[in-house]
Amino acid sequence: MEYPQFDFKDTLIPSIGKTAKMMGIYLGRSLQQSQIDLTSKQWVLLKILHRQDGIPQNDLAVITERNKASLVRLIHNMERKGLVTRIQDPSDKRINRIFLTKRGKQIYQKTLPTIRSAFHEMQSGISRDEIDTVNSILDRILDNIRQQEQSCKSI
Amino acid sequence: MEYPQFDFKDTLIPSIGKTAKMMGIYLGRSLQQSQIDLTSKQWVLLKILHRQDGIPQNDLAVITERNKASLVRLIHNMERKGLVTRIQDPSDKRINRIFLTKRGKQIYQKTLPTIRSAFHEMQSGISRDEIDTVNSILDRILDNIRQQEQSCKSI
DNA sequence: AAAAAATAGTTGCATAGACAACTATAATTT
DNA sequence: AAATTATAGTTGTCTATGCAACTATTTTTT
Repeated sequence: MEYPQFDFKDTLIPSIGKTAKMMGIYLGRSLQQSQIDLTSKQWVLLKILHRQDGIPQNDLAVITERNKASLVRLIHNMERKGLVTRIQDPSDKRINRIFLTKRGKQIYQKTLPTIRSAFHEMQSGISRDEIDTVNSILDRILDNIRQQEQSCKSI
Repeated sequence: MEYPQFDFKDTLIPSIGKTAKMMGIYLGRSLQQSQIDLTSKQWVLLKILHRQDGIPQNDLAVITERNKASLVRLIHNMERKGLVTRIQDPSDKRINRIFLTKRGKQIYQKTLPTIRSAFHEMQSGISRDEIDTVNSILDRILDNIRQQEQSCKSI
């Protein structure tokens, strides 16, 4: 099958990969500079748990579009730091529910000024409209990928 | 210092991180399915070397916005697979220049149909204008980050 | 009810990558 | 010319993560 000739500069892979990485690094460094011992990935989990405390481990993996094995280790590291706890669901013993500890909640609150400032700096000069535009295009790409993966599985 | 209240759904970190990761995974799987033993990161390096064969290792790190230590291992893995070679620059013995091997060139050519098709599928329904828009916004974010890092260093 | 399939989580193994500390070489200062 | 600084690359240590293979439950079939 033939596809239209397109130059790779017209594609998103290089720019999106770099930008995602640099945003993560910048966020992580900002946290370190504020004496907060958190990585950017750990922060994202805190953020999700802040809104949906006690959700099953597997749901966390789905939400973050992350392999469940990766999540096991991420949770494990956060547990060692005393940020979260795993509690087995009594009605379905396969499920671990993840809860923020008191310390986890405190630290999340403590991150907010740093996080706001970091986002403010990274997105300076970029309007809300532009952010919405980018988000909607990225969502369509994600949908395309999910659809492809789906159609692969059904073969 | 106070920053305007913005909700984190108005930010790019989650969507951009997921999308970048999923694009990389999809690309890697597409290559595997075509019996090509390459990761998406390795492919990006092949692509750069295809245009700029023999560039110094450090330049590769800068271009890919990657830590130079990470690049050492990436190059090392690609060397083990016989895709690239390191050759010390005789006029400046600090520099390693990275060259595609014959095999590396062949494999790069072999990837092109797979890569084109994968990009086509991921970006289906997305116009060139939209891609340009996203790229330009991402570039501005990268610039913001670079500027911040710069101003940190000078303190 | 017994067998099969699905689901949730875990572990081994691999790549990737950041950071810091280090070596070797080259360029700049003094 | 000697000392200092800057640059390029490497290695140790840690986090993160995908994949495959595995165990333990629960649900669905037969």
